[in-house]
Amino acid sequence: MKKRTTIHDLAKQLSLDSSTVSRALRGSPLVKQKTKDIVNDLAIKLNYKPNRLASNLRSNKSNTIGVIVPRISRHFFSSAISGIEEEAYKKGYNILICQSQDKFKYESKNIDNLLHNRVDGLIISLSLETRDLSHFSELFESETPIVFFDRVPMNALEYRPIIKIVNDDEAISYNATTHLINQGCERIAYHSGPDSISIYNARLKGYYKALKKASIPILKNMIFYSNLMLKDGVDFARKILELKKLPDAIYSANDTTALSSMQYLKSQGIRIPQDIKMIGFSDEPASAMSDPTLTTVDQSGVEMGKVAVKKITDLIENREEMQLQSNQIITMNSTLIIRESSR
Amino acid sequence: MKKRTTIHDLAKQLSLDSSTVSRALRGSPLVKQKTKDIVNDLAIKLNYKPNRLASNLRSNKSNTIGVIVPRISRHFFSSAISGIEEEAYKKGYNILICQSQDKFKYESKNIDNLLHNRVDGLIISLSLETRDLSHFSELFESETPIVFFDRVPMNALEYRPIIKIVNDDEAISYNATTHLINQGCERIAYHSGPDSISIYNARLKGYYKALKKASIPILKNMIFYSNLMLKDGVDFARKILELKKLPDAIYSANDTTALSSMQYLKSQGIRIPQDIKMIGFSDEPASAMSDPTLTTVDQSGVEMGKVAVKKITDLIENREEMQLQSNQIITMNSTLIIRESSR
DNA sequence: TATTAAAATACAATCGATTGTATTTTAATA
DNA sequence: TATTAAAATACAATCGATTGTATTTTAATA
Repeated sequence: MKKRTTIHDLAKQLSLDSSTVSRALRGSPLVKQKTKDIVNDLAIKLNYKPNRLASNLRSNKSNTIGVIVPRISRHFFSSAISGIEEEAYKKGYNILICQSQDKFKYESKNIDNLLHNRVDGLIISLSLETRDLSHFSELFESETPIVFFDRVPMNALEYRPIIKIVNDDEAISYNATTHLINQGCERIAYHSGPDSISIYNARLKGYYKALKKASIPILKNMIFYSNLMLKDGVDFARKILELKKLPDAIYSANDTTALSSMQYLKSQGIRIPQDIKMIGFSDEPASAMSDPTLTTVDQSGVEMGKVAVKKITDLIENREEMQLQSNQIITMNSTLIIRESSR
Repeated sequence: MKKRTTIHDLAKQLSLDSSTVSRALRGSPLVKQKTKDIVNDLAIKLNYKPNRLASNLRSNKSNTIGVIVPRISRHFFSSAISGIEEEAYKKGYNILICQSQDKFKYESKNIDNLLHNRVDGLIISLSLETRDLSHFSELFESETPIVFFDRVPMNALEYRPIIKIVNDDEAISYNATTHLINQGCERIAYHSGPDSISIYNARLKGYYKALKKASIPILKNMIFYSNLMLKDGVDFARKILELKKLPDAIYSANDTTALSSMQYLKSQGIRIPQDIKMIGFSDEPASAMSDPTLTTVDQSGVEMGKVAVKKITDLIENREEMQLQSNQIITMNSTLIIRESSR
């Protein structure tokens, strides 16, 4: 590896001290303009690039934001990461991305690893298995700012201020269900994720509320729980077909299962939306490509990612003032995208 | 921020020198077992975590691999990143992920940024706009190992050894086309990406070869070029419908356009696969959900990502020997997934 | 021209770990 | 017990940048 130009090389060539060069490069008012000019000129000439490792060590700032998501390749998360990357790049931060694979164990390890790397802040969406925050204790102690998004802790954390960025899950879920009711549906089956997870809990609540508002009785045998994987959609559809009386609509808490349910139902001769109307959640690319195209909720992961970075950098850069604030919950607006499957 | 335990804290408490503590923690044979034990015990007790910034600075290794992809949220790339993350985590490396947004300008900036951060190696898939490697010159000079994957430079780089990981694009493209021919197709339209990009170039070649092999004349008006965005699929389908004689098959160089073409064709009353058979490329999740389901090529981005990390860490850790080797091209096997759209 | 304040620069310590080498301790041998 | 080699530990420098403070230079004023 070729030796890179350092601040000392510049200093020597210009018969200056490295401290003056350092200040000159960062535009400090303590340095004369003329000196700044000659330093900058030489820096460009010798292609000087500050060594981040060194400056980070000295300033005790890693200039890095840790990001933990369940799975990078899931569309919502890769969109969020995309937004995070864009915004972090703009603000001059690097991001360190880890995936928990929806396992509590990996999530713990990831947190540990990010602590090791002295990240300035953490943006995280919790794993399916996460029910408490015991594995955050060290992170809390180190006072690293944390922003939770999408899958956030269900309870407020009294002992330290925290930022949560969530979707308006309950409200949009209410809208989605109401949309089905407006289409004349009365028997609306619901496929939920684990209700220990904030988002699924909220979506379920919205569903309940809409039924209640419309005075439609809530039938417990129309509500199913799973981890919302592809095959769960098929299982769910099978169970639906075993019901004495078929539902006239199915609402699933994600698109993956909505689509796999749809596919199975179609294979069994059920017509969508004529026999059963369907709604999913998240607006996966596949949902615009299915036949019929799937009504769903656009969550805008990109935007959520950007907001998460804005918040975490606020926390990092104005630590004092921000820390004084109490828990903060930011709610993003999502949109119901009405497509063929519910018309 | 609470002060973290350092190697000096341990040293002081044990009346040892920091150098001995450092060696003890890393299991150096220069330190007595008993000393190692008491050091490790205290390290656990005080929850010591080595400061990576400091050790990286000293050892002049960032322990970080830079990753540049066109877009994080594209399924193939998020899968690749997922594989990269998994393997890098196993090997104790961090990854710094950037997206070029398929722009040459951003790709340059990303390279610059990663250089700043002194990454130990770079894994990259080139942007659509990248036609030469002029923006790599500094990286080459710094002798940072590089692994290209998927979209790789078209020409061998004589002046330095480089690893490329590619799909068997040409071969699988040949197979895909032959599959259509075997299904009785003779007029196979092809929707290509820019042929300045390695993968599209190779896929086109495979298509040509298969036609030649079957003595089917190559009709230039059946071949279209675009950037393969969603709307390009619609444009392509429109042009297809304007042809005096319709093709009996369409082969698209990615799934996104294959699916949007399919959707448009269906909306115009064309039956798939009865009137026109279709094949895409990449096995996006949507392709298993469309109606008909789309025949496509499974590229296994996850596996490619893992291999990329294995290769880059080989380069980083055995720099000398590896540098002696000449250019290396690793070809991954992909699979043709035959679904309804081509039967 | 001498004095003084302000501006510019240099000095020195530091961030936390690592590493070559010097020194001390321990164990082995005469 | 004295000598010597080996083992264990301490010392000191270093990675490259940053920052508080001391020193020098420059400019302003008497």
